[in-house]
Amino acid sequence: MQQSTLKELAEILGMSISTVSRALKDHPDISKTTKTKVKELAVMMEYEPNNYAVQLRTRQSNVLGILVPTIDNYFYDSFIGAVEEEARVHGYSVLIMQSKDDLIIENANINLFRKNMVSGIFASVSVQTEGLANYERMLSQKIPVVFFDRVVELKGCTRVCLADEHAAQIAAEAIIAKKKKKVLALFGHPHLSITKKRVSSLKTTFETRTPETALTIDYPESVEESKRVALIALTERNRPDTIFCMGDMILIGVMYAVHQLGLKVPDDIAVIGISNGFIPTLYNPKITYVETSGYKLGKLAFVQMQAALKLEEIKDEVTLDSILVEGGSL
Amino acid sequence: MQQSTLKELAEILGMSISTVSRALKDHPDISKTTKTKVKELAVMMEYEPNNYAVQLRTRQSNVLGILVPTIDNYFYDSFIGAVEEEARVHGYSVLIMQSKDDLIIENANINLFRKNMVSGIFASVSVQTEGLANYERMLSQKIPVVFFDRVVELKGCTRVCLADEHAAQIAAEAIIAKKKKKVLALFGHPHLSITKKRVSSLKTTFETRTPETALTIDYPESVEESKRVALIALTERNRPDTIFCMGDMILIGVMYAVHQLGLKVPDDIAVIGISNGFIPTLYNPKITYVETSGYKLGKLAFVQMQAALKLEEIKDEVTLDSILVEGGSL
DNA sequence: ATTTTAAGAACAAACGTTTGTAATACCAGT
DNA sequence: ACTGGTATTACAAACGTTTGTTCTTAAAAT
Repeated sequence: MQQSTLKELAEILGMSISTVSRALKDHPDISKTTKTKVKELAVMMEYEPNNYAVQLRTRQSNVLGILVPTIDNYFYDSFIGAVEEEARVHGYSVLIMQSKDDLIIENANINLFRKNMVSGIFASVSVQTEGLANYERMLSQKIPVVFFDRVVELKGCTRVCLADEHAAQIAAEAIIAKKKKKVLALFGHPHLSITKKRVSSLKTTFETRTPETALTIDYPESVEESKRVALIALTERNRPDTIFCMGDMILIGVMYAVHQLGLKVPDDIAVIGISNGFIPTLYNPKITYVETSGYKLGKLAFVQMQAALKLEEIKDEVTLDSILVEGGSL
Repeated sequence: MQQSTLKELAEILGMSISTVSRALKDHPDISKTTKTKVKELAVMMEYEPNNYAVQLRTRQSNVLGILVPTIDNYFYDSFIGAVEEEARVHGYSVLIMQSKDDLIIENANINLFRKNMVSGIFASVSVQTEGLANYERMLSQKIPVVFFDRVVELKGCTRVCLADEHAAQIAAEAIIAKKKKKVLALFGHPHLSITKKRVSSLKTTFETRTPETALTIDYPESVEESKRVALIALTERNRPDTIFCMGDMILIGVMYAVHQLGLKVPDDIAVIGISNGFIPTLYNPKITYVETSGYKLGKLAFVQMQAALKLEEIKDEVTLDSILVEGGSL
């Protein structure tokens, strides 16, 4: 399985194992000549430390865990991509797990993280998360947890999230700028903090700027539900002139409905979303959206993780600003 | 970090470590009464074996590696999802890596797999893969490799792939059935076996069934290139009446072009793809596609992996049939 | 009463590292 | 030549398991 070990190197060189070990890590106790000899042989024999032995000894693994609700989502993909990039550079590997929005699986996966002794985890919590016992357990074992996107308040860990209020506000302002007055706003799971923030921000913006706007809110929890809700709304006599979609899945559902009814965007119905930017471009015209970059969020989260790993003081919450990307749908 | 160890249990129970260890794994040498005592305490103290110690000792990890070109692709996502499901059930974890179609990263990741002593890996090779030295190295260390989708011939490992010829043939037949005569067929990287097979199958089907069909073939390697190629083709005086897209990325590029030119599908231009089924449904009308299920492929691949892990005789190649899913684009 | 057998449990080595401490060697200071 | 110091290197324990071997005990066979 493994090619060579410290012991083998030591035997060949006629030195002790500890000398070889220290030489390889440039320990000051070891003389220059020894170091070069050791290193040369190590390269020649393609020596690679046995991870498991190292981890058994040092009790830390250089593996970071990422827990996402699902992997088939461009936002999470790009988050993962960003973390992976950084991880590679800093000598970490990444263990990816999906919760599938199922509390059982989420907990099982957190335990897997524990068993694999990850050095830290990034988590976007499942919609069902209530008991945070598992996360607290990780913290008590000094494993830092960085929540991202769908965050949860737990002292001792950082929340990295999109500027949720800000994003919703931008969307509302864009809608106002187009003089739309009947808005259907579709959000995700209503008890997530990310949803609450966005809802309240959207509401507030309309109320303060254009109190006459008719705002209807719903919380479809899947593509199908989103389609159903949109179908109903769009076939009413007093149908909305704009639909706001909090995420890609909702947007997709809405567009299924729009296509099915043969409506023209934006003439018959205007659409605006919050998205990472991939899905909205597939439509014609492209959907106008408030950008929320999973990639940037990943980079940000990694910085926080590093701070936590180095036991530096950590921030409670970090947010990432959003911008409006104009398509032709509004 | 860890709550309890064998040693602790042994001390509390006044037994030796080996007895405790054996009791927990139902070794026949241990008496019933001892076993129950041990197991009860183990549950009480939430004993969990230290993975790293186990792996150091037994030299195997119960971790499976999956290497995909990229994670932000619905096909690979569903493949990963399927493998994960099976892995969970069978007590494995999954380590996911992306090659980003970069040979350097691919090799680095394979080495990470090695360092982490995965029990086996699933790999969809990077387009650049030429030197298979790294894979051979894994095999020589008795780590089974199952190639999937973008496979490569290497003796000693199984290839699990879509019925590539069959899929292309189905697409060709669908095009023929609609009496289309000027086909632009867009494929991916030309030197991949998956591409070669599909090209040749498509060609053959047309040649034998409708020799009069004008078939143009190109190999765009990205969304942008695909869009560019489509734009050029669609603005020619003698433009194609049908575009065949080998994958989602190509389809997306083509549709960008179609949208940009304001063409109507399927009246102005017919489109057919090969896809996992997500992207095609986003368009209006939905794109007709030949289904290639990443999910099913994942399940199939896992079965092969299990066989390899149990050192059963392995198959050289396993293929998965495809079906045509009618949208309104042809 | 003595030996054989088997069951049950303990001992101990090993996996490949890391790291605190002890040992060795060499040189300068007296 | 002897002590003290310093630069190297070796020794050894520990991390938590697994597993081959040995030990103990008691019942069965002679």
